[in-house]
Amino acid sequence: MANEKKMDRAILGFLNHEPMTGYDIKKRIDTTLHLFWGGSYGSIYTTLSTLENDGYVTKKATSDNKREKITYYITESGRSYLQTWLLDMSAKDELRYETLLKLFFSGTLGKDLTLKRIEAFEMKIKSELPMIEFSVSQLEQLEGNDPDHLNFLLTAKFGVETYHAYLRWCEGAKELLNSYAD
Amino acid sequence: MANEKKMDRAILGFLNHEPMTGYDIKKRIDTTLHLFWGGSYGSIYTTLSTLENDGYVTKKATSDNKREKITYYITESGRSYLQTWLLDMSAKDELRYETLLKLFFSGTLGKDLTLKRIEAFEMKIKSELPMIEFSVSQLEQLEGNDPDHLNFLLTAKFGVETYHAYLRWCEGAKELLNSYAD
DNA sequence: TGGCTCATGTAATCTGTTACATGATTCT
DNA sequence: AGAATCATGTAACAGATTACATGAGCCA
Repeated sequence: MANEKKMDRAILGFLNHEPMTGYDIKKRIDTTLHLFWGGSYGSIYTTLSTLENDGYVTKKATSDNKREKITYYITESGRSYLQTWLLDMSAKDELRYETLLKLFFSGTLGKDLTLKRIEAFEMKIKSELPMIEFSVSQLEQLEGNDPDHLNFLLTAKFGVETYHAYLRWCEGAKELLNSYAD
Repeated sequence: MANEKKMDRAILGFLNHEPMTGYDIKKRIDTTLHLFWGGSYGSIYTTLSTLENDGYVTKKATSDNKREKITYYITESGRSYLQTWLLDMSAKDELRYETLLKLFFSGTLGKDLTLKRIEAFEMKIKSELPMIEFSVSQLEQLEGNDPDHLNFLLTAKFGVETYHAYLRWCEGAKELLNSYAD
């Protein structure tokens, strides 16, 4: 019970790799985890404070040239906390697809609306797919010096595989809808 | 701003179809939406109270034989609130895959652990897939009297498509891992 | 000079979970 | 008789978002 939040682990996961500022962490989450994770500044900065109080990170004010920054470093205690979580095989995957929820309840509103929604979803997926495919190709070119690259690649491939599945579903869904006479 | 929660819409979506009790709604969510939505009793009963205060639902104590029940009915106002949401094409899909998050950060812990995690995920998916495939086949047999059936079928097919993608990814991931020498 | 991004943080509030509490009925 | 399920609800708290607040540096 109690500690079910995982923002702290996500942050420690990044800090385990290299020291970062809160701002960096936010950007990194948005670029590398956005397919399956999210986090706002509000949660990141407050979580960093908590982690510091718990002794899992330490901070240093680093004035990079002229700009003031606060860089966070993981401690040994933080590493072992992270590792305990990583060694635990259980995982709770939570999905909240508002798209699917609306689709589920839209039957009585007609096929046109359903079609429109599927097309909107399809467009969003198609617009995001190239970026994910690009990061896969980038990661494939890096030869595995860094033991993390392989795992980054695996998660990126997960994105590609699921996005392709979404598009196949869109195709099938449109066909099915069109096969019904109005 | 403010009203971003969607539990209320999910509930109204069901009540739009037929009057139900809170307990019924919980079960219905667990069986029909569990692939892309969730909700606890705590959220359902409190949301029902809020919906009643807002005039979107009314309740009646119906003593079904001997058991006391409270059945909720959607109002006209509730229908129009639901419809406004359904007609809005925007949708926020939020995913929190703890599996992927752990995978992403586990690179330094070795391939064995990564393999174990993928296998655990694969087993979970394989155990759930038959149920989804069964509901697709059930829905395909119902000829479209009810205009909702088609949309139920589409969401169920979404589940099948994504689950198959997960399994393909598992296969590819295992191969990739094994292709690397320890 | 004005707008954008960098950078950090807080307060209010929302949304939902978990655990608890209660008690009846049905099944075995 | 005992266990499981039906059925409703509340209180405490967890976890995160949004909006606000502030200010500096960079680019055009």
